[in-house]
Amino acid sequence: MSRYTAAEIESKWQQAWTRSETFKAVRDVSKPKYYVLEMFPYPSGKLHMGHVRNYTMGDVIARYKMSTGHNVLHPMGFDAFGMPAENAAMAIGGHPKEWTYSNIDTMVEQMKPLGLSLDWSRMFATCDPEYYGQQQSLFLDFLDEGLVYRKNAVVNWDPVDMTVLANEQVEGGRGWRSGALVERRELTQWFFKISDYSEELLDALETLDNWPAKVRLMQENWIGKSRGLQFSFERTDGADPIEVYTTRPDTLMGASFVGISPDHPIAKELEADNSELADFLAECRKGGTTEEAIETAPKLGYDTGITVKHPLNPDWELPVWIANFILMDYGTGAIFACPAHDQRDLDFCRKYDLPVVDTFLDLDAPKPVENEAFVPPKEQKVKWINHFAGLDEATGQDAIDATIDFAEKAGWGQGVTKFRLRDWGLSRQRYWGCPIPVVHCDACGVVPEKKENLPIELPDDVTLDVPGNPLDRHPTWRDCACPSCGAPAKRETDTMDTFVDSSWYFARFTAPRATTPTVAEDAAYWMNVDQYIGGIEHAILHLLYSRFFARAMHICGHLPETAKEPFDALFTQGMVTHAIFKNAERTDENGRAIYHYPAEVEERDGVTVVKETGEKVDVIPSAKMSKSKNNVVDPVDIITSYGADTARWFVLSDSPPERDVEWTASGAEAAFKHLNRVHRIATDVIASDAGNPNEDEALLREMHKAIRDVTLGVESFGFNASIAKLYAFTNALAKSKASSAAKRDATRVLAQLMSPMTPHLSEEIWQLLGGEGLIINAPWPVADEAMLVEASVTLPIQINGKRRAEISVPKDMPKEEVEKLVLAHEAVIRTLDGAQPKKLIVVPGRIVNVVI
RNA sequence: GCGGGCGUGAUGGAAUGGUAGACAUACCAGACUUAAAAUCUGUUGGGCGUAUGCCCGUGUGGGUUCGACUCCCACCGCCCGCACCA
Repeated sequence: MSRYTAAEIESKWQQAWTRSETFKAVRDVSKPKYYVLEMFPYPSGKLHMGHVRNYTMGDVIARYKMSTGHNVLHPMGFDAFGMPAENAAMAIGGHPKEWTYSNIDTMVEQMKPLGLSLDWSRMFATCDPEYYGQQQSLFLDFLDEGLVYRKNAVVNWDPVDMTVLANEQVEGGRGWRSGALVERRELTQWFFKISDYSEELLDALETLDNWPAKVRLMQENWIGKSRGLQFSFERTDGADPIEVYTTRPDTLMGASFVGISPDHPIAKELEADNSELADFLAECRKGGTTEEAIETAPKLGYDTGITVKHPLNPDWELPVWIANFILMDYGTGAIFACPAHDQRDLDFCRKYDLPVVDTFLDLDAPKPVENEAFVPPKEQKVKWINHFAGLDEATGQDAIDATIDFAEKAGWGQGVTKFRLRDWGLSRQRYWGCPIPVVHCDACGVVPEKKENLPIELPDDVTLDVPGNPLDRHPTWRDCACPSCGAPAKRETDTMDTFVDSSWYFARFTAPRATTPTVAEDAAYWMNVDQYIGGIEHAILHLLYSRFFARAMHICGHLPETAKEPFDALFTQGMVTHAIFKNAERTDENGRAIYHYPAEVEERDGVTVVKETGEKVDVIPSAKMSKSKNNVVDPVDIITSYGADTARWFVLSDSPPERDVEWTASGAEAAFKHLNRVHRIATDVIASDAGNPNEDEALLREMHKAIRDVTLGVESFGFNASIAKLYAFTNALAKSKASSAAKRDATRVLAQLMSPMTPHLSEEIWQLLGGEGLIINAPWPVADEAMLVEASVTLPIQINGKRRAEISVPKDMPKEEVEKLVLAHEAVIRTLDGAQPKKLIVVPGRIVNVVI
């Protein structure tokens, strides 16, 4: 009897697949195509368990689809531009390019032993000039179509390092290297006109039936369609009126003040000759640019001294305040505040002693607002106070509609639909990204580069030892001829947001070596991505940008109309986590917690301790794997000790795919034991003689149930359920007394059902048991409906909703007869004690409930 | 702050509104073994009871229903995103 030697088996079958080019995707109109894609990785240099889980899921789908007669495209690439490469160059020297490509080599070497069904011939990295050159070409096409433009936008500015900071580089409002307080600063930058597509991107969400509802909801909220009232407050000093936008015009009678953003033109105008105000605005401009930083900053206000007239009552004057929580990007950058029905406004008014006026009260508990704003759902009916349009009891929504209507008729306001979605700023003041292919010419202004000059390649001779963009300080790279007039000119040194790179890579995979961004026949054949798999952290930005890009590429003729929604189905998988072992008895010399590696601790009498010292350890379960917490499990180690099939089996087995899975040594061990067991069963089947000649119908039934349930699990991302079923089937097979021929057939089916998860072991068993060709090319088993039908069912009998007994009845026994049987049941008679049941509920084939 | 999600035995988790705890881990017991490992078999939500059995139990509190892990409301805790991280 041979033992299960994963390393041998896995390399043998990987070679077999490579030899026969099993996973090479070739256009073939005679077969239905299937495009499965996992979000491509950033080349950090180390494959982690999250990658293994992500790619294994995709691989299960890809292999299953191959077995069901599909022509599968399953590619892999690298999202290779970005800050970590620059950070590494700064920290350890070297060049981002070398760092990145060497990491890619390492990761490919780590990925290959997983036995993924990838078409490696299509691989590319976004930092390949062949890729980003095509991206520059797309940018120029977008420019032609008016999909890109320039405007001013705010960035994080480090006043000490004199450089732009990413949000990630701002820690607690300070620059991560200099420690200086971060300021907000305006720069001229490039923008994609994604906001023009707000309505379309919103409406099309409804067509994405195979996307998680939560992702669609998050995108819907992000796009943020709202209907509100736009109108102006006349200034008492006769200057230009202040235009505001509000989604709650119904609360106009509760207005307390008019608020404008610190970036509002009026604020900037007043700043010029008011040093106190200038100081206040400088204070407001401190801190990061994230919405979170702005929303959670302490509320600050400044009374401008300007007053405005209430539109419904010219005698009612409202003060104009500058408030730091008002965003210039949304609406008109000016609001009116209604503190009674908005907590933020209320806090502000209490702080600055501004009036609070109720406009409506709770029907059930009418009491004036004190320190908690009354903010009922818009659908809730409320009691109105002195409403100008005569409302008494009405919902907020009715009042909003009535107010808009009223304002439009009276002519002082207009109902307006607005979106929260802002245009996508793509300029980055960094080296390791795709250069924006434009030239700045003194005579011609901003001029697009000629397509024949693409790719505009990044220079290799740069240094990153000082802050700032090395392209700016390069001695010659900026110098070029103006594409328009030919005079000496300067290249743009900003590069593109890495989100641009990942917004069309899925389309590039359909023709990765083409000299145009895409090729019509390939795009038409392979698009759309039938199944896209990735982390929930990409629910909004990456997916929304990709949806926009697909539309923009369609406009420029690079994608067919049908690819405007590029991802037919989306699945968001959970993380792989691992316990953290934190020393409970001491910290390091700097007072920081000490984290122990899993190998350093053990359990003694139910307490986890450090092996060497016996110190107690706090176990924090299920935490994100992190280098600093010493809880990272390296897939390479697992593959070395157990094999890829074990790693694959485990990451699929213990949790539903959308949820986090905790990596445990015992779980990995269990997976390994199971694969050993299956291998043993297969070798035993061959070794045994004819054995018991009896057929085992129970085993056959179990097999057909397994076929049905495993298939269902694979098709619906219930991989954990598929695996549970495979355990059950394996148990049945191990216990079966069937003939060896019958067991051989069942074992072959077991190998097939396991093959998407454990492809190497399955190929091996298939070969051992005399299967023809490769298991990957064998058709997927089909369940025999006749074997799935049970003749009788067990009906639980509930009394008042609690299970008390059960009866076994023929599957299609009429209700009346079931009722008779139930009433005659000993437990029911005992409980009824002569009384009549109030009600008898029989759900055929399901349950019986006796209500007494 | 805003938006989204999650919460079930010792542990990971299963359960179209219909027997809560499938499957696995861990633990315990047994078989095999000189012994251990491996393997195989069995037990295991908590409590009461000799027992037929009874009571409690899906984060907390309410509600809808013949029946709620599942639907509704409120609360608590944890996680993800917030536009320059990828």
